Amino acid sequence: MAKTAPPRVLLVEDEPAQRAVLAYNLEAEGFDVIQADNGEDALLLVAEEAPDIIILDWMMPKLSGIEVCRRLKMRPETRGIPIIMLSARAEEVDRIRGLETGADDYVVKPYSVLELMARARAQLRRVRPSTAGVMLEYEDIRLDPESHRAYRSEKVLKLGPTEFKLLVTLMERPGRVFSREQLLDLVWGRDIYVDTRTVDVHVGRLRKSLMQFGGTDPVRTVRGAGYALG
Amino acid sequence: MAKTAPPRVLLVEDEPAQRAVLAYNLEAEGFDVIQADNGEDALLLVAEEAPDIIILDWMMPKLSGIEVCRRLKMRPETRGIPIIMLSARAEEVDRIRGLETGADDYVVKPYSVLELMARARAQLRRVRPSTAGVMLEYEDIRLDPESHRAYRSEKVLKLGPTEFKLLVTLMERPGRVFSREQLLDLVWGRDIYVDTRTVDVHVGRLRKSLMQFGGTDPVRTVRGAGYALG
DNA sequence: TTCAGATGTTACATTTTCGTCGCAAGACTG
DNA sequence: CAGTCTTGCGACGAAAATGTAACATCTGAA
Repeated sequence: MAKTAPPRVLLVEDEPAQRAVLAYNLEAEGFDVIQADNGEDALLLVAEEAPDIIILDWMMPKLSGIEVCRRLKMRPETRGIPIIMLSARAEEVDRIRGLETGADDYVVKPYSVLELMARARAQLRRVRPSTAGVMLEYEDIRLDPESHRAYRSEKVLKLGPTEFKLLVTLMERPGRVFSREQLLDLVWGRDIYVDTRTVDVHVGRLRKSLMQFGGTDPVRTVRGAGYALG
Repeated sequence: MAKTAPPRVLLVEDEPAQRAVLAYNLEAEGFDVIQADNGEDALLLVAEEAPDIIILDWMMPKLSGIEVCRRLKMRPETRGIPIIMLSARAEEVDRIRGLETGADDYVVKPYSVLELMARARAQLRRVRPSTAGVMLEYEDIRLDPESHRAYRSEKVLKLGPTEFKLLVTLMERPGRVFSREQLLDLVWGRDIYVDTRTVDVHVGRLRKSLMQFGGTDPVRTVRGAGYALG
């Protein structure tokens, strides 16, 4: 399996502070970030840098995000690049949709950065499924998303579907602390309503499953914050 | 595992998304993929890269697939390379055929990816018989896609057509989990509408067929995800 | 140490998912 | 045309997974 270059994201946002925050987080996620603060530059950079995905603010000087999106979706050579639109209010999403700009996803401000990351990854997976085929590893735990199998010290772990997804999420960023809300978002899905305590129970189940052959507990509880691996 | 170098396929398709999907699948199949998004580049790449097989979209900017095909089949040094043409509609196939482009095979969009892979392998076998006799193997199951026969421990298995395709799909990537939707896509074909539960039934039938002489069940059910071999 | 809030654990009712059977419609064969 | 094989799907029991409440335990601050 070939080692793929880090995915390149073009971040188009005119507000410097917001752009900085996003850029920081995207880089932390392992993206190569290219930045632009207006639509014109964005179009140029798409041609020059061939990004894998574009995050595009709606309101911008010179060329609005809508216009940029429409132009990109018109040209065959750029049509395939996923575009996520950022918009200030929920009503605008409907309006943008109505304009048939062809954006692949919409995120409403104020958005959860984590959610935006998740959606970016989702879009990327859609176009570049080559992200699959990697083996997630943390200490003596190995996890193969493709074969849906998890091992600890060469032994196959028996995990329920939710435990598996939970472990995938945690292993994608070992050390990072996920709040219960974030985990509900990432593991259960954005819209479903379940009690946050449910996370505790499943973390418990995951712990038990991870230690079914002995070994130490790799899941760290961060009081008042959430859970993390290691 | 073959000791020969991986076969090189030149994929010529102007639509980036489709090209990405195909490239991914071809790579997963063990091909070395060279990509082009227009006819001119394609001709250059044929000279530079000497691919073993070419998959060529019909409609393309600059130089159409038909034209590329015709030129390649004119030159003696490239005539031997098998060409599979992709065309948007069934009627076009007749038309292309009428143009005597000399393509070796035609696949109509929307095609099943599995079907395209199978045809690519078939063409390849025709030219590079060293690859012939590719026998898919997993544990004591052997499967010859060409003679359409499957064995388990030297005994010939009796399989229905759908069971056979299902087994081919699973055996091409042992261990990988296929969702019901993916299997419908790969085995039944892209556009057909059948219930996903139908997959369950056929997996059941395949299981029974695989164990008609005894032995263990090689098909693994992954709850909430799909099925895999081993 | 004491205590309140946060977290771990268990049990259980409910929901979801799966395996299999049977049947009717369609495809194919001779 | 008759007969066989294949297929899709509804149905139903079994098994797994899930969410939640209740209770036990732990942590950190005063």
